[in-house]
Amino acid sequence: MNQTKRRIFEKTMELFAKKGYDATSIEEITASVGVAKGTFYYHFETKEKLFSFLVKESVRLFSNSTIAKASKAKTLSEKVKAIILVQVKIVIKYENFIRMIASEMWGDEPRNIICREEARKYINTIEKIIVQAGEQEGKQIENSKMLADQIFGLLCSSLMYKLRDENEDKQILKLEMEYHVLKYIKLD
Amino acid sequence: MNQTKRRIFEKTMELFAKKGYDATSIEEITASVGVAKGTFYYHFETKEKLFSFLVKESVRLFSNSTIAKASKAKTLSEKVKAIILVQVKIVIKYENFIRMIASEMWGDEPRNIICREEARKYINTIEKIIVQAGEQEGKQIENSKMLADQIFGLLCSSLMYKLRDENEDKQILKLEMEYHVLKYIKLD
Amino acid sequence: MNQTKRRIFEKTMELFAKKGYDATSIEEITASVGVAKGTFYYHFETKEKLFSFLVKESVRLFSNSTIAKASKAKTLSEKVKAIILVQVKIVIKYENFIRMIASEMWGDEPRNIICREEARKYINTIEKIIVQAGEQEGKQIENSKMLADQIFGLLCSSLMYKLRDENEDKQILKLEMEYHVLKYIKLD
Amino acid sequence: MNQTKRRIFEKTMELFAKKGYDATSIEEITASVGVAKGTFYYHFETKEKLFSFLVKESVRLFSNSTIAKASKAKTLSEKVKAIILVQVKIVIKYENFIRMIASEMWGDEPRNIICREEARKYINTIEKIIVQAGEQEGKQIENSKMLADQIFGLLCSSLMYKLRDENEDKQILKLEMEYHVLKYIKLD
DNA sequence: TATGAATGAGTCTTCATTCAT
DNA sequence: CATGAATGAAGACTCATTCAT
Repeated sequence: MNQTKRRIFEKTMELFAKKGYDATSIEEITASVGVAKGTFYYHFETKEKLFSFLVKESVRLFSNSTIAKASKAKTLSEKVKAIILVQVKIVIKYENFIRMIASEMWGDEPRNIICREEARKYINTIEKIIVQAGEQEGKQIENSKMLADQIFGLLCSSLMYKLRDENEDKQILKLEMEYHVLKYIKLD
Repeated sequence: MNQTKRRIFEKTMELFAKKGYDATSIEEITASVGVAKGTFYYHFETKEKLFSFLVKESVRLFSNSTIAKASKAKTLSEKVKAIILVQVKIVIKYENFIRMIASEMWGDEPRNIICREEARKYINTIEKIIVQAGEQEGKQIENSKMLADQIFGLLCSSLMYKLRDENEDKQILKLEMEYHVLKYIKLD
Repeated sequence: MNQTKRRIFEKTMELFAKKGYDATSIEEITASVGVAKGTFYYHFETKEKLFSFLVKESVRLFSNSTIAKASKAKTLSEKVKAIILVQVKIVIKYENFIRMIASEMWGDEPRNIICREEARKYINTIEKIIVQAGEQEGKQIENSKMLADQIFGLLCSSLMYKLRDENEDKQILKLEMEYHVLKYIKLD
Repeated sequence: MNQTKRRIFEKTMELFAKKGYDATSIEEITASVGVAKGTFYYHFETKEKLFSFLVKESVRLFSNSTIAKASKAKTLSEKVKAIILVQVKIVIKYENFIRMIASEMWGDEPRNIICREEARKYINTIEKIIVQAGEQEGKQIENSKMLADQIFGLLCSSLMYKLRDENEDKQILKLEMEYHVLKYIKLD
């Protein structure tokens, strides 16, 4: 990826996260990068394809982080805690982008379908980690699906929490979130 | 509200829920109701105002249901359970509409701001119920904010859960959700 | 003309004068009269026809005033002065309506053509008065056309004058206008 | 300004002048230039902004002509005559455009306000020339405001004059106008 | 590799007018 | 007499996309 392409890529990511897919025009992207409109189409096929690519890349990144952290933890219980902490960190770091995925996850456009698929795949990844960890301990996790979905719910409630206290210190926010997560979400 | 207005109103609600705000054009609404485009504007001021009205009315409905159910429960613990069950029912019944609110909650358009405000007001309502119930039992709920936010997270995870098993029997879904809710979300 | 029709008629005149033809909608007219939209069309054929009728009626009124005042004056010189004073008074009293005619005098719509015709007829009337008065004194007015047109120009400059000093006392304005008219516009 | 932009610009000016602002649609402009509708918006922000730009540019042009001609004349009296002659020439050359400004000078839309402001500024410019010329001759012009407004009135009456005799030879018209101007508008 | 002029389908909205009651 | 629901043509404007250079 050359210099220009990379800059368009990053600015697009930033703008999609800040303003959403529809509200971000190619015009605005190229203008704020400082290139001509045609340059966008020289490097990328369509707006929608770039969006999908962006989402896939990001989810792959999130997946990798989650897998890496979980693999370092030893017990089932610690793996779940580790997974939760990664989610909290992702929300803190990629807040706007996560919001945008949440927005674009519904509807019939190709990009909506891709968002749903990627979210599913991501949750399935988490589920698999938990199931495998359980098996290693000789436990069979009955409701692993629900547990994984609930981690997604946690992500949403964190977004909501941040929405209320937008000006609060991020560090405190993080600690509080960890606290409430570990308190309310428990394994058997 | 006359016959035509009601039909436009309901079709709009349906399409907004199914396809989202942006993807639903006035053209499509009126065409599928079988009236002329101008008829929409005879009955409603703008697309955006109708959207906001729709959201406010629905949230008011949800609020009333929640308050009603909670007031019938006696102990703090039962109130929380009741609230949770209402959320589950709302998600089952108004799934698409809730999704749409979740989608439109981000961004800077007037309708986005209204969605945020209504969501906040709704969560605050839930928080108040819990705090007051606690006071009546002489308990002071420390983290009522988090609890309320988490109920919102529950809503999101339910949406996600449904997303996965779209074809499953609703009744089973409901029971399972109740089960996992009552299992994982606990009071002190 | 019954009560309702008369009220629509007058409100239309008022709104046309205040906001112009295009900026005044049937909706606004009927709403501010307090009747249903259909009532307008029960009493009047179209917006454009009512406009034309309004213009014709008003110009007839202005014509009559001018003729009446001029007929009371005896000499040619006094007739001209009288005519000028009537114009000044008309501008003061029907300022907005005159402005609207001036606005609608150009273009190809039927109403534009009628405005031009009426303005022409009005100026011709003034010209005739002057010519006849001249004949009675045995004078032949060479440039009566120009003189008449210039009285129209006076009207415009009065509008312009008022535009600048919109807040000034009307009485002073009137005196000043008379002063400058009698000073600069002179007969042979 | 490239070829296409220039052609749109000129066609717009022509159509605005001939048919007025409201009666000229973007559709008509682009169709008669032979480009797509979007091309208009590629080159110009909005219909209203182009209108305002057109008016400002034109008035600037008129102002410059007036100032240039007046500066060449030496005495107060000759400056006034020169100014009048410039107005006559402007009316002959830009007749339709002047009419359009006169039409759009009333009302509350942004473009109406700009028309008023530009007209005011223009008349003020004329006033200043006269006052300064007076001072150089040691005369204090009492009613310079009126004189300036009256030059505007002259412009209107010229328009009216042309309206009547649309088919007459322009040269004759010009001479007649000069004649009546110099005869009726006099300095102390 | 990059440009930017040009496109045209699509969107919301307005409004004079009609007509059944 | 009066209503008001319904119409549909028309208008301004947006924007992803194409393409010749």
